[in-house]
Amino acid sequence: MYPFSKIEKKWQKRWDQLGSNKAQNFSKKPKYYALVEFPYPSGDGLHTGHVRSYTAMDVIARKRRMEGYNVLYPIGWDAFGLPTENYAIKTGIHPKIVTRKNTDTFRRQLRALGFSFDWDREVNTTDPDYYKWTQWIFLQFYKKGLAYKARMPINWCPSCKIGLANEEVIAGRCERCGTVVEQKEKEQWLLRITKYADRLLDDLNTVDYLDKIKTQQVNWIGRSEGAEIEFSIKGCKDKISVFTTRPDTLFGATYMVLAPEHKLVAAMKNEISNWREVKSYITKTSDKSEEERIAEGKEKTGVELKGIKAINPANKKEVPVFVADYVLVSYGTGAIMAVPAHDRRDWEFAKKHKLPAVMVICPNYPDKTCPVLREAYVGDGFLVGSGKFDGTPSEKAKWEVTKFVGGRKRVQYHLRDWIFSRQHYWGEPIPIIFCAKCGEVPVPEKDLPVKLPEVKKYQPTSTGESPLSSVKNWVNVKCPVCGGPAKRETDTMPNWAGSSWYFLRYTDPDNKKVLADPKKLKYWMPVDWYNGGMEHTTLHLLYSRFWNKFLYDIGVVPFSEPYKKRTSQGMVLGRGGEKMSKSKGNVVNPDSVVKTFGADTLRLYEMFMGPFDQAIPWDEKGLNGCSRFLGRVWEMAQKRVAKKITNPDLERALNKTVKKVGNDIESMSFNTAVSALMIFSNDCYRVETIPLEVWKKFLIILAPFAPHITEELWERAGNKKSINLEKWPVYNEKLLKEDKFELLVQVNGRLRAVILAKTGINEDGAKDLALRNENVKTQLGTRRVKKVVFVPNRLINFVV
RNA sequence: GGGCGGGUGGUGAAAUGGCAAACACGCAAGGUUUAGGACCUUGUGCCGCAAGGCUUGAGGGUUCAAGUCCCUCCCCGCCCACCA
Repeated sequence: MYPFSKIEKKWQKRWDQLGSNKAQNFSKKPKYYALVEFPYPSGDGLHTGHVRSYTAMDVIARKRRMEGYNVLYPIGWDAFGLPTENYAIKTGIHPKIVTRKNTDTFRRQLRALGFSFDWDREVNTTDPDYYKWTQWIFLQFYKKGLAYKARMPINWCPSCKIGLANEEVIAGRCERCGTVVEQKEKEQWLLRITKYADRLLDDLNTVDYLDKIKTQQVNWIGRSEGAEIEFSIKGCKDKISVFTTRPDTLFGATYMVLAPEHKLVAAMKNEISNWREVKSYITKTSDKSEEERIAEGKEKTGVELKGIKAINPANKKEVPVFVADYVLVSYGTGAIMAVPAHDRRDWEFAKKHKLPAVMVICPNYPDKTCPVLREAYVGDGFLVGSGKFDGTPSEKAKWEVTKFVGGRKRVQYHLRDWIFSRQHYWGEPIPIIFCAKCGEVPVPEKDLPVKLPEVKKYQPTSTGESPLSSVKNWVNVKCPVCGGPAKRETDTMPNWAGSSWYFLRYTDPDNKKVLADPKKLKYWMPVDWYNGGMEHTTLHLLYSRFWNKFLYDIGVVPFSEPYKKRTSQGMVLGRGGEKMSKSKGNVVNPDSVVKTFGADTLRLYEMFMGPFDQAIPWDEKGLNGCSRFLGRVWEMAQKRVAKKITNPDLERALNKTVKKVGNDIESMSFNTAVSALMIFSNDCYRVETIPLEVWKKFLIILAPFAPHITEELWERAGNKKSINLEKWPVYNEKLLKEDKFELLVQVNGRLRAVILAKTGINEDGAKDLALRNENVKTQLGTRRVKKVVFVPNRLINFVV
């Protein structure tokens, strides 16, 4: 063991004094903006998952500095949020105080790990100087009509007493507390993210994100092209409008379904002869929790609206109309045309309710016979039973049929507008005032920030009102327009607000006049490399791209896409491969690891433990190996390094290592990079003395992973300047070439001999060499060689 | 049901179509210590005394050569989920 504790403290202090991690605005060096997701400073302290992500980007940031870049690697606190508020409710301590305490802990822990953050650029989303600009951005959304209030059913968590965005509802439960979510009608602020859906989708082509991240965003946005078609109702002037991606199957529509919440259902009350039955079905479904709906699985329930008939506009046939909860009011038009023959869900429902399935798409060419249906046929084919469209390929028929019945093309997204209201204390107040005379009035920009008032109780109310509503002297204000009595909006923003633009603030964290100086934004943006958790792909990542695009549109930021490159780390799991959690008692505290093994060992281990993008269970035994490795490096540096000697073998090995480590860092194959460093140190271990120049380069390429020990050894090797100021070594392609290689000799693809041969040997030479080998001779025997496969500098294979 | 990852030793895992198991953990034996989660050496996929044979979830195929490419299937993880 080496004195890691002393060394790590010494260098952390020294780096602060030197200011070596500070990013320089407008430096002539090329800029590099490396970003990690800023943590939510929870009371539990830093998690090993943070360490994994932050170490990875720290390795990259440190390498970039050595490559001559002016690096911005910032950190801050995403500090608004429920756990802090809940803690405040329980203890009565102000969230502000709790946040300060937690950020202090996080800061101490992050510093102890030697991350090369620029601590001068710390941001905190709960700082009024910061959230002033979060509110300012909201006002810009408002001015452009992209923030609007609507009364709508929202996902309501009865335990947290908060409205949730769709993204925050997981399998019908609250993402945070796991309580079953209810539907509740409420006035809500929404952001019109759907207006940006196409650009959020299309611009994915311009960025370098991992494919799985792109795919997830594409699926989440869920763009689908289809048609909107109207069905008239017999004896009634109302029409039922449906959205379908398969207008080509219109002739096969044998019934219709309305969502239970569809407005027409109640509107047609008087015409529905079995209204009582229908009403009871609707009540039953609205009482049903999402969970129950899922538990019922594929069992599709529904009730026919007796007395109501719709007309299929394609063939003018009368079709029955149902209400069924397998149709969602929130997607498309809230109503569907049902084509049992060509839709699995409709097939099931039809089977249960004994409704006819009429095949209108035949998979075979028009002249062939169609197969008998045993299940819905959802593929393409040719139209049959569709009047004049018979024989038309289904893809082509889509728009022809649409036109024929007077429908129109329509694009539908899975993405919904972003519900932006929360009924909580610990968030940014939404800067809107309601005046009896003037209506909705935005807070004038000069009055920002709208600061959170001091309150005694943080408890949310069961009526769904924010705790802010009880702070009378805060709520009651003069209308900024008419000066008359008015009231503030008491809802706050969701915890995703502050994190939707924080990367912009890092470029200019103290600016009092604008959210960031345009020149600084121009210099630093876009983020060159952003690493974070896969779980933020459809939330934070999409939201922040949306905000950035909006700010680009109003001329505040210079680039439409905020992040050039996005990668993701795998989760660090507990010992058995389970998620780390307090309740399971398998949480690893980085503090204790740093105390026992040192920060460098922890950093190295988190990089070595497995492929970076995969989830890996924690294993403290693995720490031993990394600790041992650094211990050996320490020993060797103290005793075995000498000036003025050379060792060509080691030099060649070093060259190889420089290349491998460099490439592996770029591809985030940190585990194999560390293994290459270990292999080289093993090579060194085998020789008596190690040339100083070779050793120095080794220290440099190890430094991004283990910055403290390498810095100390660097100093002990007689260097006056920090190792951070060294250049990343260049490998010599010539030196990589070896003059000999192991020629593999195969007979019928099976390895029979390994012969040392000269690099560059030709086929004849290799053949000669191989045929002289005894084992090869025996294997070949008297058999005739049919074919020889020769791979230069690798193998020769005799096929007999 | 859909999407995305995976399946290789006792464990974490490596492997541009070209020696499967690098590196590390663990284990075993020996050494050195004996306050050690210390250190060093050697060994370590399976069968076999050996020569040799077998081995990357299962089965087929392409190829001189397959963990890697193609087809059929099974299993596991994560995310989404009645999205018309």
